Amino acid sequence: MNLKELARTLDLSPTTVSRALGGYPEVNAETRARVVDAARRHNYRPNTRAIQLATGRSMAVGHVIPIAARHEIVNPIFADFIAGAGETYSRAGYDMVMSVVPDTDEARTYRELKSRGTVDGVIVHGPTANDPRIALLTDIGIPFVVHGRATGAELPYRWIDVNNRRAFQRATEFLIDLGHRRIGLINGLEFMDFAIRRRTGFTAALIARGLVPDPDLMASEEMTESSGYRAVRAMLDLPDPPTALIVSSMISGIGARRAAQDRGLILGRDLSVIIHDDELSYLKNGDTVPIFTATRSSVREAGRQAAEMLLHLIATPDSPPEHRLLEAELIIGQSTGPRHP
Amino acid sequence: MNLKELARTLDLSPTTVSRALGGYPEVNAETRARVVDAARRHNYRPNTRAIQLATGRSMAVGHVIPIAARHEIVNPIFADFIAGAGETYSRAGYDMVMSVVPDTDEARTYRELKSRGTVDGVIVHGPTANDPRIALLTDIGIPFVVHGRATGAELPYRWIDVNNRRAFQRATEFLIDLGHRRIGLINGLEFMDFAIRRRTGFTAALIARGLVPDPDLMASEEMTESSGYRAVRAMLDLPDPPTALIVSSMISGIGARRAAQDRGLILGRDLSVIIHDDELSYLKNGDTVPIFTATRSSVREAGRQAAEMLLHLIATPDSPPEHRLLEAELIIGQSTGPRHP
DNA sequence: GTCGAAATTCGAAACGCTTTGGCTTGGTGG
DNA sequence: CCACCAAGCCAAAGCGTTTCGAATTTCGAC
Repeated sequence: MNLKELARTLDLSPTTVSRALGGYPEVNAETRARVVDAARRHNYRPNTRAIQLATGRSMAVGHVIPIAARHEIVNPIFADFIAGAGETYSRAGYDMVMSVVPDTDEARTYRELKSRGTVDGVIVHGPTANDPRIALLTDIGIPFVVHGRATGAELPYRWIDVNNRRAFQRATEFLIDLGHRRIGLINGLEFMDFAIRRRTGFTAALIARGLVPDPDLMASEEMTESSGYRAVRAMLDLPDPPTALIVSSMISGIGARRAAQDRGLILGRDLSVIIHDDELSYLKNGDTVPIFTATRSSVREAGRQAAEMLLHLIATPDSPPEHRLLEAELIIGQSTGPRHP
Repeated sequence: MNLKELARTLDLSPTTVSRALGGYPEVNAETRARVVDAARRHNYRPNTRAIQLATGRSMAVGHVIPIAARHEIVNPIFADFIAGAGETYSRAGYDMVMSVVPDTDEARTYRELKSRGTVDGVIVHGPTANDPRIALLTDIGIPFVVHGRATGAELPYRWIDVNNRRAFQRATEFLIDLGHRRIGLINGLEFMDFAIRRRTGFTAALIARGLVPDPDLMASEEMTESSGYRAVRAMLDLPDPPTALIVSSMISGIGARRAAQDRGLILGRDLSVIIHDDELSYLKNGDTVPIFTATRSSVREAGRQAAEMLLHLIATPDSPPEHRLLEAELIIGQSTGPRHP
């Protein structure tokens, strides 16, 4: 059932039917009622492609997922972010189109997205320091919102981010207040912007309290269970091992726990651990009482908000660049405690 | 730059240009070379929407992600499956469109996908027993491939699945061979088809070896860390606790490990654990030596193959229903060992 | 040379919608 | 009674492709 057919059954012109459905004023109230009713009865849905062709807008948003050629890792926060963003899109009648591409092809993908008119805007995932995509997308002219920030970016851009620096600074202070002096950082890969900020917060807190950051106590790796395990094991093997750790993700935290266990250490007593908790739906940090003490911020909520920002940007393209900085909570779980004598 | 413009600069008709680019035979080789060259130089990409309108095919595939109203869980295997499928789509020039919808709205979503012409086919995720979507999609007439199977479905349909029954049967036999007699099953929710099959394999193995399945040793819950933890704790508290466990996912397995640790049990010595490992990129079961003994099958590969099957189905709609059953490997890690005396 | 088939190329319709500009109709004010 | 206006409706022109059917050119054969 298409517009023309529907119009014919109503004995109206396609024009009028289109207007009635589109909510335009110049159509008789009674006529509109008839049209709306018929549309519902016949289960009429305008063909998206046709609308897109006619209006030039595609009513779709793109998410480009770069797959690094070297380490083929899909970002674990991805599913939840998408779930959040998807809710917003559905409500607004937008489609979400996903492109999984080798990171070497990313530029070409964005260009195609634009020249083929596939999407009206994109969300940029996992920004690095000086992320080239910001200049690229600005150049191409696709509206975009970044999930995270890109230290060093010259151009203005829209972003939503967690205050990673502050979160890690607070976490570090919290451990210092508990008496810890040897604190390790198990960070993500430090070309990622969020990891840079976390380290900054971490060292800032140490220095502010008169402690000296020790390179041996700072690891920077992929956030997997195994690398968390390895990094922590290595630190525990040091002559002067840490008594507390800040770990960049729930998953590495689990690896850290395994390493501690291997050494017969009990979390919260022999070794304090704070993780960052993205509130992933399938990897909750405990349900009633948190397993780990954590800096917490919902990535799903970030997805929701990022999508809102993008839709708003698409609707009013020359609104001033908007930023949102979400604060993480520090929640106290069972994995931290005062320094063991 | 669109077709018409390109045609004008070449002093050809849009028809000829279209044909030249489309690889149709009835165009002079030299002309074609000119056209192709110009297209590349001007960076011409045909507008997807227009193609779709003209041809009726949308060159897009849909993935509908139901968000259960009750437990808002995004399937953790989702990201990796998508990554696999996405690779296939990219290569074939297909877009992937994702809809995140409350599971109560799923039917409406599929209907819209069809009536608006958004996609040429869909992948069905997470089938349950007697999954209503199979009848629905058959009725609507959208080509689809199911990731998993739906016990009890009347109609023929395409699917790709892991041999869950066999995998769990083998895992159980393996434990029995190690001398275990009290074996627990920490399963996923048993309205999910895969969970049903796993349980079947589990009990079949017990019975075949003359053991009696004990309801107290069979848990069925969401596959989260916390529920794995709770379930295992409960089992360990039994008067006659299990000496071995089969756990439906890496994540619940981690919860199981925590429960064991709480009781001072060492995996592989005091308690044997086998998990099912989907080879999630961000949650690898160890890198060199596996952490857990596991039944292993790559969900990413499943994604790749599911996408292939769907594209094939779209291309030749009345090919006979195809099925693929992937066998899981049993890999031996450090979490299993002979029954402790 | 001429003819006809084969090789190329083109015009125009179609896909399903939006939107511009115009056409009716009925009512209002002078 | 007429000019004018607003309200309501419609015809037709796009949007950027594909594709059918026809037109043109080329070329070998007669």
